[in-house]
Amino acid sequence: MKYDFKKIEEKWQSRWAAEHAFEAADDYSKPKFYGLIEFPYPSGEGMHVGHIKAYSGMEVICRKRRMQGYNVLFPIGFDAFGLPTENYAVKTGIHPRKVTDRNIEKFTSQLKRVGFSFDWTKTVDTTQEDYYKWTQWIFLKLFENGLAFRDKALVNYCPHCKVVLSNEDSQGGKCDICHTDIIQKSKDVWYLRITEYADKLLQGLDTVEYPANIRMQQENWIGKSTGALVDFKLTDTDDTLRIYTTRPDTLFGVTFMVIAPEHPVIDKYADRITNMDAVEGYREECAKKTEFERTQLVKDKTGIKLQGLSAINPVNGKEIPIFISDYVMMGYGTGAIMAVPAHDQRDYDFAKKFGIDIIEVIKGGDISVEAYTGDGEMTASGFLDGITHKAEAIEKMIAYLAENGIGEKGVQYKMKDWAFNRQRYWGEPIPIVHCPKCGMVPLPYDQLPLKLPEVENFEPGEGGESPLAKIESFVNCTCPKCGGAAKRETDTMPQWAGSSWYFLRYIDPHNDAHFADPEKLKYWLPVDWYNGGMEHVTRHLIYSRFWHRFLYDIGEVPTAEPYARRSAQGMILGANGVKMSKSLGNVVDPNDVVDEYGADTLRTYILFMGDYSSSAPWSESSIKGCKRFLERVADLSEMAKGHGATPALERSFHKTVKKVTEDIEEMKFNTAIAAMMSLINEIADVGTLTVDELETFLALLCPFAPHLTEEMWERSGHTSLLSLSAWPTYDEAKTVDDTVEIAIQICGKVRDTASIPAGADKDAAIAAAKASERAAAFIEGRQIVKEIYVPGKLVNFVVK
RNA sequence: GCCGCUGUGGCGGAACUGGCAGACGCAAGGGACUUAAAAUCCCUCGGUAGCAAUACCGUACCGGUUCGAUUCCGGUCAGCGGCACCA
Repeated sequence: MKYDFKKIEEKWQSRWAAEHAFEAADDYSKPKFYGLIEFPYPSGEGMHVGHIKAYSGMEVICRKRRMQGYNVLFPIGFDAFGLPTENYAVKTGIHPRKVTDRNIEKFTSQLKRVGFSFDWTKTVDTTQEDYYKWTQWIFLKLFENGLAFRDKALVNYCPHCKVVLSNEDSQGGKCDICHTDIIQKSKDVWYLRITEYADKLLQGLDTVEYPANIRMQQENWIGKSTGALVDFKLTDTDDTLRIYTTRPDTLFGVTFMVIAPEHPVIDKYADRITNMDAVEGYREECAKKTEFERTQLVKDKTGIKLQGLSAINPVNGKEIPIFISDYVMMGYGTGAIMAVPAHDQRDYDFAKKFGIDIIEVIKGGDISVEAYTGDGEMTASGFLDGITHKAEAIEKMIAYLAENGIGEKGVQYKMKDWAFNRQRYWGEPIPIVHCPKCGMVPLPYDQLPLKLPEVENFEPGEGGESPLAKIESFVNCTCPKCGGAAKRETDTMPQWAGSSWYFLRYIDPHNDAHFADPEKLKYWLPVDWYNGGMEHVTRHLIYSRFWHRFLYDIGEVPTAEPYARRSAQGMILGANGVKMSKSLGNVVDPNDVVDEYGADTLRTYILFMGDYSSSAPWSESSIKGCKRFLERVADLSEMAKGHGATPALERSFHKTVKKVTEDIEEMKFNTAIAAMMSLINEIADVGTLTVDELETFLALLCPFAPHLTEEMWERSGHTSLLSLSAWPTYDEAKTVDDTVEIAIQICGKVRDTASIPAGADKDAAIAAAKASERAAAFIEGRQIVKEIYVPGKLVNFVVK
């Protein structure tokens, strides 16, 4: 058959659409499969082949599931709120709505040309009113449950984007969008109390199937540590200073305390601190530094002693000095630490610089040189003396603290609450009204959606206020509670809001009464398999698990975890081995590839390139190999004469069906394709195959190259779609050969091979091996001291 | 600094649970067809020696366990990723 991919691809894409081939049915009698891919942000550049790779894996899995009889939901949508579109609007003056619609159209046409089996009737766009109505609805639920709150605090701020960023959006001290160094700024900010869910998010990981590296990254990000909270009495006051430590066992070694420069106790006792001028000077110095700078000065410890304020070590009554230093962060623990210079390197460095005592309480190191952080026998520690196990000492100390009311067991997380508002236009308005009498009042649910007003100018204000603040008709409103004059919240939600629940809306995207019908949620949830990028592991994947868990806790969704299984694809690098980017000019547009080689070749090549979860460079010449493969597949039509197939070829078919069936489940698409290539080579050698064999081959290849295989299926006499026919099965017994070739080894080195019956016993195998002349030459003159037989693999003679 | 992962031909990559390293594809070289080129088909293709049969070496490096190690263990080097003055 001549392989005219242009004609074939257009033909089948319209057939699939006309027959609604890939639309999920609400047929609860069938087993379901919900396959999800991370929906794209519709940027102006359009898609590149990396997007195609991200979707192709789940595409193959979903196509296979459909053929295996599952009711499959495989949706697509657009995560369209966000800064790039808004920045483009600021630059060009074109409304973000227009830009978004244009980009979505472009993305849609690109996706359709590749022939993905998405259910296009379920598409969502996070910027549509009937979508963000429900994003706002969830926000109100969070607010109602005390998980959304406003606080004045030091936050990450990007001076370039003029926007507050969450911790997740400023990883590495840089703005996630423009990579400018972020600064700390005191601002009134909306937070989502994700820290309250830290433990649930951690424990939930035990109930889902995530790759080890994703799990580890989430665990690191949540950053749970256990230890103790201890109260140190402030000298000559009734007040205490609370610290957090993971090493309560070293309490007897505490020789000073350090508090963060922002710690409130400083202002509280300002009148007692005799060197307040110097203290203020130091605080100002710290405030000027960016978070980045503050974490750079790792070695050089700075700080200043608080004169006139000291504390008492609660376990031995000793009076100890208090310092302020920026190596203690207000944002972690209590913003105050007990310093044990003998057993903590940072405290050690600080003590050396300021001439503070260093007391050893654990034997085993040399504290004249450096802090000792290893294990050892406790000493100079009162009731802990002699204990050699750290865990035991910690346990005893915590019991002592609790008994005497000076402390307790404590747990800390590195994860911080989610800074949730953005001073931008192109996002979901936060449905809250500020009333001078009633305070913060949520908009009643029946007033949702709170629509984004039209504005002339998308530029954020110099003072860092949202463009919405300038729209008086939007800002001025009446209080839903008392009816008095009030003002609306003018900040919008971050880009991550809409994507935190989109997989729920896919299930029932046109529902006006609810974000999705509970019956449908019950059938479709959880998402069975979610594929996406590693870059979202500590952002979207955490956020959406949080929202979902919250919705579960208030009875809105039937499962605690949204995704039963997660996988991640590797990047496609440019041909030069570096990340594809517009500025480097190494971006590959899928449309160009489809034009030149066809969608089937593009799909096959992307999955054949290498290990799905690893990065691999694009290769213009390698893609030709896949084109050749499909051309050889097209030739099979003429070869299928209905007779002449050999038993060996029949076995190869069973083996290949098994291999492809299993490999797809493990996302080993490259070896699945390699197995089909091998089979094609073998068929070409044999020169003929049966019609049944041809059709088996077409079914196996269908998820990868659906257009070509549909065409050949039709030419083989079928009127129904191959995409909806049955996945091939195999006979396990026919996947093994009658005879096997075993290796004959002498002392572990292969010297010859022999063919023996598959079920041969040890004696028969050894006899066959001994018959080998080549092997005999190596045994000659020596004695066989051991004979090893690994069934079906080898015989090994150990000679002396 | 802590945690995790990776290291295999010229290239992308295979190799079940410790059992014939290099499947499959690309590139390259040789040949056929062609006036020629493209396309297609056939052969070769880790290194060294050899006309060859074949032998020796070879999965980052050093060592160990084992009849046998790409695979397991210890150490070293290199690269990638996550966390990070986190108490």
